Amino acid sequence: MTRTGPDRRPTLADVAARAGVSTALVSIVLRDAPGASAATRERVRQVAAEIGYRPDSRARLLRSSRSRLLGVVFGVQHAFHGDLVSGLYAAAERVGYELALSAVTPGRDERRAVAGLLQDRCEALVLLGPSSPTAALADLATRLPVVVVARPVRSTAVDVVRTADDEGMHLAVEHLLALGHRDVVHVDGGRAPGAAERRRGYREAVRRAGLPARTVPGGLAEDDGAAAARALLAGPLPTAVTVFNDRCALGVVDVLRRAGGSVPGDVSVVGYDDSRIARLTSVDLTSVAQDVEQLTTLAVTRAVERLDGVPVARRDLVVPPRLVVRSSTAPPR
Amino acid sequence: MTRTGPDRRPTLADVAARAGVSTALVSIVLRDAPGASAATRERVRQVAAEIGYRPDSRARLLRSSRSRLLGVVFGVQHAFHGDLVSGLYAAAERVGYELALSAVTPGRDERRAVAGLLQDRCEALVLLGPSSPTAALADLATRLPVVVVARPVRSTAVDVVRTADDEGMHLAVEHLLALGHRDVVHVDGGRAPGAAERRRGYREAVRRAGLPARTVPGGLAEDDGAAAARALLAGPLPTAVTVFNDRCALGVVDVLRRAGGSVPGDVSVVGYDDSRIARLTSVDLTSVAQDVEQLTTLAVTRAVERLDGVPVARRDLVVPPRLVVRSSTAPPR
DNA sequence: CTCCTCGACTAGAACGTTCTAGGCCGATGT
DNA sequence: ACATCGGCCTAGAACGTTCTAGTCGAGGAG
Repeated sequence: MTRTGPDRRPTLADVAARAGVSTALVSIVLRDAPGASAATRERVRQVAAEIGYRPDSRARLLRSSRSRLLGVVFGVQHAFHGDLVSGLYAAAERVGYELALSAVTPGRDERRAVAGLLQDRCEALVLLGPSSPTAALADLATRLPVVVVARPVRSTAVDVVRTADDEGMHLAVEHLLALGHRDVVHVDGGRAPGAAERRRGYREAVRRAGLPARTVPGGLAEDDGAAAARALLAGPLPTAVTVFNDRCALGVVDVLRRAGGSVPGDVSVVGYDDSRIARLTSVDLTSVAQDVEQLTTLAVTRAVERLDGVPVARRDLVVPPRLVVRSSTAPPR
Repeated sequence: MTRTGPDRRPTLADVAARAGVSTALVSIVLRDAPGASAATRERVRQVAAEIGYRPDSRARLLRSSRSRLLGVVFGVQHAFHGDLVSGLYAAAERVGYELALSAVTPGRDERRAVAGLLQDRCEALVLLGPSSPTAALADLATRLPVVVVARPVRSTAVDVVRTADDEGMHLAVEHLLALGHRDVVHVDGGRAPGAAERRRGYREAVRRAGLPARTVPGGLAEDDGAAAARALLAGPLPTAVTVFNDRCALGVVDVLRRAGGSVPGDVSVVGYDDSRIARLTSVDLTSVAQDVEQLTTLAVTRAVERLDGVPVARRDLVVPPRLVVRSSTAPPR
């Protein structure tokens, strides 16, 4: 028995009945598939709009083997993930895919986030800065294509799209060296995704210049930076600092200034991510920008290539970063 | 013809065949529904685990009229929305619902975000600080239950869960008055959701004390606050400022300090939202905290009540805020 | 011994789509 | 005149679940 309440959501059958055609034909029209006359198309569209028909994506996906759905796992805390999600939406739309979002929160770990997406019949997964161990990622990749963004993975089981973080730090350090700095310290990101790569880049660039490398433990939030700055203030101050990311850098700048120091007068500071905060005129942080547009486009493209069975050579796609110079860096005095 | 590739996702039928029972029985067991013997339950579960069966939520939802899915629209930019999403996940889980997220980004407006969720067969919608006009919200509410969070809506068509923002500003202003301030200015949030309410609360509290109200245009990001601070610096400085939110307040503090002013020495500053940034020790912003736990619990509860047809009296649920005093406020000197 | 009841189980329809396999009809080629 | 074709359309079977309406057999009451 068909329920027939006035609140029932209209279906293909409703449109078909009202337009005097078969459901199959309605389906054809609404999918823009070939096989219907212009006149019929017009009429069916008219009727569909009239009764406010909306396709039921569940039913659609159930029937067609392809779901054209990409699962995305992101951290609700990270501002940068927000930028990536924006880019992913755009990139997915360009190739005719939809996105299913699943957030990692303090009370919902990565496993749960992934499990949710798997039930939703996503065809592939895009993980933003995942913290799962490599083995878990590899295992997941046996089920469906997995693209990891913004974290290097030492495994050929998954695809990776990331910024050349080492190169980013090279740019930062070289910029400081060119300004005349000889004492550059790195505030690192601890175990955060990408931290190791940035630390390495810093060390390479500094050693290449024949200078000693010095690292202070930091983290990804403002207070990590604040703590690092206090540690720096305890000893002889360097003339310049490179920091794991912008939020952490903000903490560094803040503590230095409150301690009476001037940025960039006494200490130059370089951040990472070129976030909105960095662009804020009153902080105006020199920062390494990641190419969000390119990262997200590559991530989606790669996922789709896998789904289409296109043979791909490199699993590790690396995007060059760009240094954005603002006023938190200056020659030492 | 049944596809039988080794990569095919196992279905109920596969489990059933392997366990030598019908699909209906497998369904019963896996749903923990009554109607199966203990022995059979054991065996079916065993087999399901063996072949790695995962229920296909699409098919499940298609069949059962209830989807137990709540749609959530959030702004990928707003840190506070992240906190709300975390709370919503927890609250939804407690009552046995799932969440479908849809983000509003610079390239994807609220209409699109909502449209996406409607296709996914969500039973109800939770909108975080929506910017759609009231009429559009009311229209949407004719299709399914809609709960608006963190924005007052002058319409009885939708349910609203929000913080008593006027009361929040009362707390802020009263705190400043108690410290001895007599010249308090408000940096507002322009057209942002909740801004009008906060502005009103500020005016009420100040006038109640017999003082003149003065408002400076602000916004929701750091640079809006920076601009507002520069405007303030152009005239005679107040001894205290209440600001629309923490990010904006940060911009205010930053510009004031860079202009040689002291916070709270010359100017006391109160923010709103008690975000992580406010808690950062080196900024240490006095701020009005919204009760995220309660907001999200109420939002989910209300949505579920609507779905269950429970008659509800008030459509407007208001949660009291809490003032968190830190070191950005002090007596005037 | 028959009738009932009850628990365990199953067949098959439904959910709203898409897809495959055709049917019908007028035009075209021979 | 007859096969053939191509454009438009439809019937009906999927897809993987849940739900309804049973069937079957064992055990208890009469």
